[in-house]
Amino acid sequence: MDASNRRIAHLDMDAFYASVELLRYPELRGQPMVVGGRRADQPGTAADGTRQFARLRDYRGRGVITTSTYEARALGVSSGMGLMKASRLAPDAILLPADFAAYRHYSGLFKAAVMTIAPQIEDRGIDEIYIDLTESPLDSLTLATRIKQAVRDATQLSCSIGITPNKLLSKICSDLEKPDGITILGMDDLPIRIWPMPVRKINGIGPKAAEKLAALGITTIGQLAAADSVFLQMHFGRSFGAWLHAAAHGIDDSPVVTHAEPKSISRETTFERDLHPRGDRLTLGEIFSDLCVRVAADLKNSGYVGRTIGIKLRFDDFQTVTRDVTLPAAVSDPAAIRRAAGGCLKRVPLARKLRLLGVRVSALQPADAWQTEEESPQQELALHGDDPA
DNA sequence: TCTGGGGTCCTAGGACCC
DNA sequence: TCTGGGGTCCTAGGACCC
Repeated sequence: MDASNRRIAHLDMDAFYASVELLRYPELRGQPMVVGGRRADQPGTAADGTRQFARLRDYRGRGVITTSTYEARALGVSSGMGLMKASRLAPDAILLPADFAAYRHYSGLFKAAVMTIAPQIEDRGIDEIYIDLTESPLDSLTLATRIKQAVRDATQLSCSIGITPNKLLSKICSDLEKPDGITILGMDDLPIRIWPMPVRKINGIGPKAAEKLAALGITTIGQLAAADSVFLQMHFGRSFGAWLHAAAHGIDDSPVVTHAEPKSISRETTFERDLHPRGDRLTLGEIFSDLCVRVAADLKNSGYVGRTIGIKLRFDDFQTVTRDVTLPAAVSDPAAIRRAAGGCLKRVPLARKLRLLGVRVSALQPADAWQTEEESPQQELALHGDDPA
């Protein structure tokens, strides 16, 4: 494939969760509002029939912001920020709990709408996609305009689109004119439009890499592009160093992947308060079993079984440990998962209080018509020769 | 005032096999 | 008996993304 001739779009829904909530509560339009926190904070109804919304200032406990309206962002809150911190910045902002079922519904609607115009779509989570437009006869601006209109018709929601020769640049570009924007760039635009930006804008450079680059005097993508590839490989390893250099030069041959099998399915929960391994043993046991039941249900619903069972623990000092075990055959029932996960748990020294517990199943395979031996209880009984049927 | 929940990918060491 | 290279699987941790 000649990568230089591709046309790739990145489409990002604008403040997606918050925008979906505004469809439901239009009276909140124009106000600072954040989505996040726990199950509570559902809007109530006052005696006069007006809806009562929780305010950020009333929030107590753990939790982070998942999305916020642009009005809230103007006050300095951002996604990932702890709600307690956000409540000091924007105490009067409305707080709504996340409703993932609703977001998944609108996610399906906007993806189906895009599909009618450009079918080569790579899923990147609930609110963004890449689209391969290379084969379309239409020009990029026409395509972007039509896709945005289709999304709006299907959802009443706006999105932002970047179109460039690859995913890396398109991802950067979709952010440039947000919200409701279209940005179309070629490789010639790199020095003017991309190089002045901070390295952090590159998808794949996170807080750690950015900090390390800053210590080397590199803060902009242009400075990264000017850095010697061998120098970068010395500091960041062969693979990541070479990638950093290529990325800064806008080079990315990664394809738009239209179908991918899941690699793992997991459930985890952060407790309202830290739990003591012994003092809260019963509570922990219930939570642990419940996680196994939920993972098992997720496996069944998605039609997979898994051979590797793992657990995740986070202590009160935020130190995180994982343990996993690979079984001789894939399983999906809660009892088998609980058994394996319980074995993993025994391998962790429990000296501190816990704040999080998680259960994960990986090494997935489809739970086909051709079931594995252990998958079907009936078959398992038959194998042991004591099937009453 | 600490930091959610669901994922993917990468690295690195050890076991084990050829 | 030692050396060693390559490949795969398993496990643990960490960076990163939405």
